[in-house]
Amino acid sequence: MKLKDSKTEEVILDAAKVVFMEFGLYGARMQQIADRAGINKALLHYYFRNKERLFDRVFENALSRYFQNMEVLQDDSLPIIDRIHSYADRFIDFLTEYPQMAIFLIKEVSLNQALFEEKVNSHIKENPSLIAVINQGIQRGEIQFINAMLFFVNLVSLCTYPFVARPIFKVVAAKNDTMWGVEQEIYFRTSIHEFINHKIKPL
Amino acid sequence: MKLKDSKTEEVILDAAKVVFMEFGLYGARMQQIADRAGINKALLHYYFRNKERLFDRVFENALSRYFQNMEVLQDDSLPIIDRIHSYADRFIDFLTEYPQMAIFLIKEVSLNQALFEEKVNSHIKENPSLIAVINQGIQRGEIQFINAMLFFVNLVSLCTYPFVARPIFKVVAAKNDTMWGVEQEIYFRTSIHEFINHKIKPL
DNA sequence: TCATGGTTTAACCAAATGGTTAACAAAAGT
DNA sequence: ACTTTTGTTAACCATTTGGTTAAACCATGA
Repeated sequence: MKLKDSKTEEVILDAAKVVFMEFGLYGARMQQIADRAGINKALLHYYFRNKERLFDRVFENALSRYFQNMEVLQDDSLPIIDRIHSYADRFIDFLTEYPQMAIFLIKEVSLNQALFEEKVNSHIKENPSLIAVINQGIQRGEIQFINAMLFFVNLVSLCTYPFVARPIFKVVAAKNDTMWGVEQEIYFRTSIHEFINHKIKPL
Repeated sequence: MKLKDSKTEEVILDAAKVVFMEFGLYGARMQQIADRAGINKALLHYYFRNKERLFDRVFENALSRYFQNMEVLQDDSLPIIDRIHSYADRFIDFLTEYPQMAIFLIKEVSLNQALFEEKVNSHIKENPSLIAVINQGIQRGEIQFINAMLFFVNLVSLCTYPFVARPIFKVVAAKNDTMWGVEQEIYFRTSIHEFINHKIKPL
């Protein structure tokens, strides 16, 4: 009795990802997901029981991808400064590929904090946080003394918010006869690496 | 036939603000708003016809408050550098008072971009954008040559994202035995002023 | 006092929506 | 071949939800 290893589940998850990302847990409609997956609505329930469970899977996947970016912080073959630069780059790559991810996570976390807290714990246990790595770097003298939490918040803000608020920035840019998009990406990245160096390079 | 100048409208708007901010246009329930306002559901429709119109009022108010922070940029009695510092401070004050505002605006903008674009136009016409002011400062030699749009994006990111992602940062901070909240606020502000100086002060 | 018109409510309605059921189709096992 | 399990669907159900209606309430002015 071999499981069919069905691709339907994949198809559903893909469709659900798109719809949940755009409309969130409340805004998304099961019918909409079924339509996008090209299947009957009842099949959604066959595979995932109910909306919340389906959402849970999508959310868990997203969170997984999110934390995957932190792996590079563990790479002991690199100096800590390089790891941080690399982390920022991966983060930006990730958000470039999934621009709606950040706002999706934030929306859902703000609506259901308890769920997130529980889920994030397991991920954090597996991955050392940037904060721990920074403090380690300070102790080793590889980077100058800074408030690690604050640096972390600043860095993540610089990387993430442009994607979160892209719809707003696009309008503002247009009003100022400027562009905001791929054209600017290289400058955007550079500005973040500059920020890192400015903040953490030993004097 | 004097209009009662009813406070009911105010009460409804206050309740709607809270509920819409938390749950968004789709997630909010009219019943929930009515309950919070302590009135019958039908009264909502009596005053605001339907959900969208009510939401529209709340959204417009929020946008208004948001753009109000830009007024200081017009203050010709101040050097441009000071105006930018002041702008950042006002922005942070504003978000401290209404922490959910940023995510609310982003959520709704990303869901209904057309509406936002139309609405934002009128506001932008009345207020000079930070970008225009920066370029003016460059021309006058008050600040060094920079990419104004990029600086704007970076600055707004630094100010806003910590509020947007507060639920996430709180969890991360806790896991690292650090605090993230009012205790850190003064350092947070300082880091942003530092960023401004680092980026725009003439060499 | 009572007529008028704005304000408020309880009861109701139609549509949307998450979820279920029962039947059918397709594989897999024997 | 045929039985059992898995996959899929159309039709249906119960609840939720935005919105309506008709009646009641209440202040005000004649």
